Amino acid sequence: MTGDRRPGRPRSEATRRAILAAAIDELTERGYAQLSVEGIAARAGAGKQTIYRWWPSKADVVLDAMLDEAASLIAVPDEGSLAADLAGFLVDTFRQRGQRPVLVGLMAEALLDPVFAVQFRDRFLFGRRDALRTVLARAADRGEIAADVDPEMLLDIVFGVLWYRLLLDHAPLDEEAGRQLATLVVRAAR
Amino acid sequence: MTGDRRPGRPRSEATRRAILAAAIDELTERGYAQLSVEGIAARAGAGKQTIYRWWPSKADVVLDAMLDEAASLIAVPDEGSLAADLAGFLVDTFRQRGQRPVLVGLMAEALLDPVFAVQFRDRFLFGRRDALRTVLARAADRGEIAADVDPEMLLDIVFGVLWYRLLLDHAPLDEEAGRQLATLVVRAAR
Amino acid sequence: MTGDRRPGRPRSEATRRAILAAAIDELTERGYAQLSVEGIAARAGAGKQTIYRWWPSKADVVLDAMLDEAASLIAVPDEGSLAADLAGFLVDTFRQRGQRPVLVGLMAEALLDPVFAVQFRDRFLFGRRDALRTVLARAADRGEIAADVDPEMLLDIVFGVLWYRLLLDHAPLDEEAGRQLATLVVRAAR
Amino acid sequence: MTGDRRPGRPRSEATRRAILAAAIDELTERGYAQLSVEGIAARAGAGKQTIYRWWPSKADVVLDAMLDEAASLIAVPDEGSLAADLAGFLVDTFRQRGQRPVLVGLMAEALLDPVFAVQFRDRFLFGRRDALRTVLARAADRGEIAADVDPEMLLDIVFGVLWYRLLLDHAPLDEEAGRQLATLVVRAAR
DNA sequence: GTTTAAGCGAGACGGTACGTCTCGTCTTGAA
DNA sequence: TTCAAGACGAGACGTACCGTCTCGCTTAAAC
Repeated sequence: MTGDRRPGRPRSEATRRAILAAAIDELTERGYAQLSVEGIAARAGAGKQTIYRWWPSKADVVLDAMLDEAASLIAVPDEGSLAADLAGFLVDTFRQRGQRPVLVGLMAEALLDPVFAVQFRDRFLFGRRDALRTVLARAADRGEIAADVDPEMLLDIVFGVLWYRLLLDHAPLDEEAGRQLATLVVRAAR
Repeated sequence: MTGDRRPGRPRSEATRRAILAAAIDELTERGYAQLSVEGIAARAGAGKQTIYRWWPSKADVVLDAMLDEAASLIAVPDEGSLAADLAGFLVDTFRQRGQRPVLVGLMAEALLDPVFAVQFRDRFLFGRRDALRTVLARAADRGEIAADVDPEMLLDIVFGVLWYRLLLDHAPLDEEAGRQLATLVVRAAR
Repeated sequence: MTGDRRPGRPRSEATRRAILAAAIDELTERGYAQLSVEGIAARAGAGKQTIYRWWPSKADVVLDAMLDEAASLIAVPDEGSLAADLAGFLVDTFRQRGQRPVLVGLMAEALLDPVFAVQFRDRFLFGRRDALRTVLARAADRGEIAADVDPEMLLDIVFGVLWYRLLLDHAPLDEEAGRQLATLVVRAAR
Repeated sequence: MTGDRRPGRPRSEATRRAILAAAIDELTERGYAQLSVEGIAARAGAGKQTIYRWWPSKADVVLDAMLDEAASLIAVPDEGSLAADLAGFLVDTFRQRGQRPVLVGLMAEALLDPVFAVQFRDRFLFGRRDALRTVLARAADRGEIAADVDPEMLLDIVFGVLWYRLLLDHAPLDEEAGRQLATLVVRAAR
């Protein structure tokens, strides 16, 4: 029942991949601020129009590239206690190296472009958030979260600290920090 | 011994103020993404060179304009308990209306320009952070913070949630949120 | 038994006509400078490739459209005297209204594209030229043209003035002008 | 007495010359159809905006370059007879070598862009036309032109043949052609 | 009172990248 | 084999700003 073929030449999967790869390469080599649609197209051996045909801005290209790469990295730990699950989630998240420039660049773009901000939030940020919300829901079932505590605020604490350190780069985002934050959140939840 | 007047025409205070005012006006009218040195200069009736002579980038102009306006707003509450002080600080902070676009723009710039990031952090962010650190120090003296709790992590929780909500705009930054966060932080600190 | 049928789908006459009609329509509506193969194809409901398969450039399409329309308009007057024949030819030629934009556009293309220039000259310009050459030959037989006069130069005078006024649009191309020019050419020929 | 200095940095004469020279060079090397503002700017070592600041289109650049070069080439011969003056004018005009591509390109542009057409006609074509009109006026004073002959039509004959041969390139534009045309025009004028 | 040394407005300059446009080619499935 | 549809690489278009560079003119202290 997949006969909904559109007429005309179909989109080139090879070109799509070349563009996403070029975006990542340019980004890691020259940084987000120096990223340009022109540069991505040139490196990908593609025309600029081919990029504009499928993505509204360079940020959307980068976001797609990110999601393409890290498709299934959002693991939902389930080790029986909030403390263990949280520590696992944070340590796991912090372990991803080299992503800081990309994440920071995407956030900058989201701050400057409200249209992209929606994409960024819904397709990227809320994916991770949903994973952690599941963890909290299980903890609530186990009675580890007091009734008067809004789980959304707990989520904001976890991701707030994470992004705050990521953006400001004033304090480490390592396993030790992960464990420390997990401990505090468990206490705050009661 | 302030007689070390330099030769030549002195800097025009009127122009300085006109530029800062024009920056704020342009920003509120057209948003940070649409802000340009050219536009600020035109609105201020100033030459571009006059801006570049005194500020390295448009972000520095905006930062100066911010600091000029909100010079003395960082109050350090002292009401005898961490809960009261925290709630006071947060409610006071959240009360500032209309600042979101400016703050978001400055953060975006800081993420894209490492040189400006230092300015932003040291002259703006750390000012607020120091105020809250004082509050926490007093609470520690009163024994409201457990010995194994790193106050810096508590600071990151408070400012993390604050900035996370400010940047994502997915949840309110109102008095209720301030009280809720204060309660959780007090519990986390023990 | 003209069995020289080629295999495959035969060329669509309907499409051919639709393309020529679309070219004329686009041209009169938006002018030659705004003419594009893309636009012609879209208006004709044809694919771009169908145009490129049969015509090397948009100018060739327009030239074909012109020749298709004005197939048999080149009358060769024969009234017994050079003066009468010339006046007849010119008045007849000048009577064609609304052709200026098309002719001017074709000439512009010919000036920019040497390959098309050959088509334009041989298939269009020289057709008219041959007609007038016949008139002159008859006049020469009647002794109306001096032996030392090169008929080709007389042709260039007639078509030169015609095109010069057509292109520059600085003086009228009407019946009065036709008669005036005819008189001068007759005198020049002796 | 000419103290009407405008404020701001004055226009760079060196850059102006570099752009005009680059235009001529590009044109002779690659032809009018391949001429691009981008190419002129690159060869001149100038920014594109600098070109667009002073000329509305590439054709205006080329026209300026032409006029700059051939500033004073329009000689008005005066040898005592229409035949001699005309022959002189034509032979002189035809002698200019290598100008054909430039002239043809400018004419093509004029045909496609009505705004430029006015510039081309008034600043270039009518200059030459005025020169020849002077010649004809003197001939009329000497009685070499019949009263019923419109001198403007004689002008159109001369320039018509000239441009017709220039554009079509089907017959030579040499001294012999010049003399031949002069003879015919003299006879036509009576 | 002149000289010297900036600061100032204006605006031209060489650049970079933008997002759009059209070119001529290529690649589908249907006719 | 042609056709409509439409994606593709290429590259010029004209615009917006960037940060720098002259200009002539103030403005004030130093001489």
